[in-house]
Amino acid sequence: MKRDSRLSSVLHALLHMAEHDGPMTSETLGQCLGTNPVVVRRTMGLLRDAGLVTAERGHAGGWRISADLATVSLRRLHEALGEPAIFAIGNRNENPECLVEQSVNAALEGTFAEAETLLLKRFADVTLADLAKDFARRHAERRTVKE
Amino acid sequence: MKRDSRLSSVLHALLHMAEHDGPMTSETLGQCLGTNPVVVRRTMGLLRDAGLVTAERGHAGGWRISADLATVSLRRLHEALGEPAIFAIGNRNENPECLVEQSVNAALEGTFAEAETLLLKRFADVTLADLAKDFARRHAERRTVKE
DNA sequence: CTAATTTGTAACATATGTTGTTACATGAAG
DNA sequence: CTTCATGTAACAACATATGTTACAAATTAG
Repeated sequence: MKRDSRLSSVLHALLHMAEHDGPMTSETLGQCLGTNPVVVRRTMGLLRDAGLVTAERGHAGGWRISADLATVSLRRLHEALGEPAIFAIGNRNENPECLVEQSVNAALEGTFAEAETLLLKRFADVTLADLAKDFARRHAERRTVKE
Repeated sequence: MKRDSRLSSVLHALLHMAEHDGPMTSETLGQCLGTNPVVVRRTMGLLRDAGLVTAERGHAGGWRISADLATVSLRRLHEALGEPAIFAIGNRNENPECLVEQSVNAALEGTFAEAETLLLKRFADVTLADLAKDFARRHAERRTVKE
């Protein structure tokens, strides 16, 4: 199963936008991410619908962050992307008549639900501001090593 | 992304085998699971390689559990299946040069690693014996309701 | 010994989902 | 009115899980 990398993508894009003055075009972001501008528009469009970014057309247009970095958590981005499935493992049959299969499903569902709850809780705790800070640290470290 | 349902499948199959005297054929298990006998052989073959079941060919042959139910945890089954990917969400690029992307990856990896650790810990705590017990409870309950 | 049964496995087909690409419409700025 | 940019539909490419067909190998019944 191919993994959904859109959360990773939008985080990468948003941080570049945060470091950049003025709007960034889908073309430029596509180069940052190593993908096609249309893919950028498709994905960023979901963030636009969620009110996290704005898009301007025409000359000097592009994408701009329209929310405070400290208020945009991974959780909120995950929601903006339509809450895609988190797990690559699931039940064979969601509504089985077989009692054996019901026991199996109950055990797996309970376990996965617990892990999902933890994950979403952690997602809620991490914001773009946190990532920007982490990036600044890495940036400073690399300069130190270079000099 | 289509979800891997093999863990669910083998649990279902193993519990039926546990409730059943003598070996069960791939044909019969396929009917229980609603799938093809070849799919059963392919998946059960992994459990055979892990020493959890044995297969006998020819007349009156089939699959038999060769381990104590209390020692077979979901974790062990997950391993027998080759430890397939747990998450349907991942990084776009696993080894980026871009420092921004490194920050993004680090944040996501840390979070997913924590959830994975919890999940595997829970997997280790649940055995086939537990599921068989849960099934027996559901079975008794249903009979009570019927009467 | 032969036929029937059952696993073992390769090869191919189907289904689903993610990502990439092409094409063109729409809107804004110079 | 030309250029630049987003918006979006339609289709292509690719990956992966599951399903199917075909046949070899082993075991047991008769």
